[in-house]
Amino acid sequence: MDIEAALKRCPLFSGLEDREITEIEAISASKRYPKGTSIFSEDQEAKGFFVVISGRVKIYKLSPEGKEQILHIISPGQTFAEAALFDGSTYPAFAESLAETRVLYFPKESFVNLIRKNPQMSLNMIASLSHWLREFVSLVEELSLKDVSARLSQYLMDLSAQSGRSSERGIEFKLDISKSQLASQLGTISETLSRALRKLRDRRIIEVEGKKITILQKDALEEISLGIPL
Amino acid sequence: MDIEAALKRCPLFSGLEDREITEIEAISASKRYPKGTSIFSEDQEAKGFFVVISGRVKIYKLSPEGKEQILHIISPGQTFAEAALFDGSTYPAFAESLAETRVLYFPKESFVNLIRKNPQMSLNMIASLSHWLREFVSLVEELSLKDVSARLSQYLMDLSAQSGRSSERGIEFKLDISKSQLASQLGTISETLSRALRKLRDRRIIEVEGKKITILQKDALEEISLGIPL
DNA sequence: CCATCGGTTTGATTTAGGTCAATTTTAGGT
DNA sequence: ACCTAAAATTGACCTAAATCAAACCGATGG
Repeated sequence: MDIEAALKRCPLFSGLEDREITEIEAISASKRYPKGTSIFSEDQEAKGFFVVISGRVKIYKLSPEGKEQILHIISPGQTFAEAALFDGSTYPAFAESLAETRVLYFPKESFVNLIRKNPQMSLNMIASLSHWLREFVSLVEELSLKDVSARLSQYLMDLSAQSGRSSERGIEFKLDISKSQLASQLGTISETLSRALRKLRDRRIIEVEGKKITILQKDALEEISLGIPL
Repeated sequence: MDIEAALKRCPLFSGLEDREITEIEAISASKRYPKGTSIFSEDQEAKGFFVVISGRVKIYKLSPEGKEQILHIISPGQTFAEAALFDGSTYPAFAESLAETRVLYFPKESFVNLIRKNPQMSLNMIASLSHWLREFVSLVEELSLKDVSARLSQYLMDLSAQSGRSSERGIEFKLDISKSQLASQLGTISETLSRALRKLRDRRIIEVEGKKITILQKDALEEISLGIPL
């Protein structure tokens, strides 16, 4: 994807004039990260924020024993670390590229100035932060109040809604990340995820072939995602 | 606390002129909730947001089986539900008064207009949302990566830092909520919290007398909060 | 074509923490 | 001060999920 296209479909910059987009592009720097590169670390000074142009970035926390909790996976057109610029002076988590990734980097100073001068961008930023907040509320809910099967089912429902195609057997789609990364996003480990997938498969609710998932019984999957016991 | 004082110490309105504060007060409505009253429910249409003048409000989620996860407890001078106005059309959680509570209520329409017209308020709002976001990151981290003892220890450390007074034995303070509410804030249940407190007491790290806590070994408590096993 | 190295699956076992039930303590209302 | 109801504690038990260990893919590069 080219830079201008990515900026234009980024919610943070929506509703802006072309000349404003150009101005924005001017204060940014393009950066490239090979797969598996650290973009920043927890507690590092937050000197800027990022827009993903291509590739994927995971934002995550680590426990002292090394267990990983993915907070979010950022796709092209999405921003990350913007909140770190406005509260505290450090990044609150780690960021690492999941694939070869291109980003635009906006240094704190010039970006904050931009926001100050541009009321539309302030409102976009408020909307974007509010959206993030709702996602986190939902993540907390899932981690605290739902079991692994329910979290997995919810994830499959969401993914099928956004990228599923219906076939003869049911709704079909591909997992967009590895299963161990998925485990870490669901707040569990690969072994447990593997067993949860197997349970769904044994009950003929889904089919699994590598990364390809077919949902055979959408209603059953939804019930499980709502916490009706397996 | 009187209304103007509460507004003035509310971060959302900081840096505003007195006449602006007056204007803000004009679009708000004062409401009163006896202890234990529902202020709004999850999925209810978000028609406005709130500033707490006096009392306390808990924001929480419920599982289908009725387990409660407190997301935040709001104290005087703090706002809540502001994000709901800018993303989606419903409240993402429940809100209930923990004590006799006075709030100012701002209808969505007029508040959004206010924000649009007032760049300083936009920036305050961005700061406030960013701050919430950081808190949620930390909540997710604790729920997913730390055990109950670590979460409890962290909570006690935080509370002692903001309201502790040092005595001969150690740092002394009072829990600001009931233990069952604390359990629900830590993502556990009262029985488990009770046992976690007992373990700390048995090891002479803290003393507990009702709501009064004395931290005897701050360093040990900190280690536990960081996840060094008990 | 084979060796290799993640990622994945499976089984056996352990454990933190939730559930259930009974008791004790505390706090608010009259 | 007393009575009741809610909150807190304790014990016995159970379960979901983590841990440990081993085997099993499937892609990648020599």
